[in-house]
Amino acid sequence: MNKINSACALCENKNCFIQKLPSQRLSWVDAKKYTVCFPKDQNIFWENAEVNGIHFIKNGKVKVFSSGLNKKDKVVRLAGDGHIIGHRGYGAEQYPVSAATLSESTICFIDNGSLYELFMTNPVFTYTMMMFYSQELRKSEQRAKYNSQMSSKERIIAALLYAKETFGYSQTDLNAQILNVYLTRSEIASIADTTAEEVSRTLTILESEKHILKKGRNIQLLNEKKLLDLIRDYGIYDNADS
Amino acid sequence: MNKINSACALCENKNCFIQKLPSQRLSWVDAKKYTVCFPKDQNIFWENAEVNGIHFIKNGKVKVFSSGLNKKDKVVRLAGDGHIIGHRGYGAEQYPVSAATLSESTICFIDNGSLYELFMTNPVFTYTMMMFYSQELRKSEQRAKYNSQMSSKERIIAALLYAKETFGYSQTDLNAQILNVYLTRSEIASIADTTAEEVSRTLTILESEKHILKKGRNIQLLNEKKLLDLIRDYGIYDNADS
DNA sequence: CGTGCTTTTGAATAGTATCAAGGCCGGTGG
DNA sequence: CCACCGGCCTTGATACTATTCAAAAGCACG
Repeated sequence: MNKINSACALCENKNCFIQKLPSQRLSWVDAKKYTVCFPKDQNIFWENAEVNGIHFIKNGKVKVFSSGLNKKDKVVRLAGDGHIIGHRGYGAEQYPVSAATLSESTICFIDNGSLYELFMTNPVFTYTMMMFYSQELRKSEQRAKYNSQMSSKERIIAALLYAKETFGYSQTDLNAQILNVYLTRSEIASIADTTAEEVSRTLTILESEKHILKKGRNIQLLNEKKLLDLIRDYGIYDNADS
Repeated sequence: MNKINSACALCENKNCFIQKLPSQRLSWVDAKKYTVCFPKDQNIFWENAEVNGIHFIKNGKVKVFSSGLNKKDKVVRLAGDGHIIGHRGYGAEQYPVSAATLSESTICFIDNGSLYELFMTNPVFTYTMMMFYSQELRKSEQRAKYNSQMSSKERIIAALLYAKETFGYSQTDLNAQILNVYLTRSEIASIADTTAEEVSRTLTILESEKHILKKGRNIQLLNEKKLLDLIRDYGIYDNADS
């Protein structure tokens, strides 16, 4: 976990929030930020831990989750390159969620004090960030609504499409639309608000219906459009930006 | 629906967001804002309508809801004096939700342009607002998590406590802790993500357990602490601020 | 080549939604 | 003032979805 900072101005993630700052501000951020590489399956921050700042994914795959009571963890969000994480905690004393890497990931961290200085001096930046929160709120409540109305099968399809939206397809075989992330049945269940057994059953059914192919944790979406049709009425799990 | 503006500086809702502005800015807002009195059971804005600004409840009771598919509407939020409504839509083209009065309500409206000017010139105001969104996001996801883990009975209890948190008890009989809002069984069901029949059944059970008394739509919480205990493990439906 | 974890599949169960019918109440008009 | 009407509430019976429990099979790893 060495500090491996590089210049924000050279970062390939142009959708990253920091890029909303005036360009002359970026080198100031370079001096303040702290970039670290995490191996797979490692926590970036913990639920109930003190919030010291906000994290940005330079590259990698991350799941954000919170611990249930007697039940399993609940995955709240998936995030990939350029996405922000930990913003749920910003303004609170403690993180309401944990974040862990699903693959090796490089994470940039900016502390509360530096952020506050940026917010106080860059109204457009702050405004953009506020609009992002507003959008996140809309998504969160749309999901809540759909979760309460969709069947478990529909929720599982939505979870698959959400994973695709966030991480895209594997680059190793460009023709096969294989989800570019390894999720256990339990993790998919957690996203879809159901059980691992139900996910297993449903994936088998979806395969028999020729909607997907599965080989272990590799899941291939044979016809994304048709899957979308199956849940079209509910809108889409969307993770297009940040 | 006549314009009945009065000075923000004299408003009794000190928790209203506008009060976060420097006091010399309030008269500027007075000139921009538009205050209207709505009768009971009237829409303030409609889902999918164009978003023109943000509303603040000077006094009254409001429900925010979105239409399901084939199912009934889903109540997303209850709001009372000093609370902000319509902020979910801010930054979007269209409202993701509708809002309707549960009682006669006086609503202040500020248009997008004026808000933008305020946001660009008052960093602390913008920051406070952003932190509010952040908090709303946390609440929304906490609720989503709990909804997926609680039983219908627990969700209904949570809905009752949420109504109490938002609107308090009726002032007509100070000793009886009667919820200060008339909600139909369907509306309670919508908050608790269940059916009207289930609410009816559960209220009967809660009454037999001496937790509540009900007389039509008047619901009296006999022992708020005990009700809280029943769902303690899940945290509280909280609507403390704005 | 075990060993332990994940996945699959089956069977039983529990929790809710759905459907249906009757009762209560408040409001309206005679 | 009373009777009627319609909407909301209550209650019961039924159906069904999804969770739980259990057991076997698959797989990855040392």
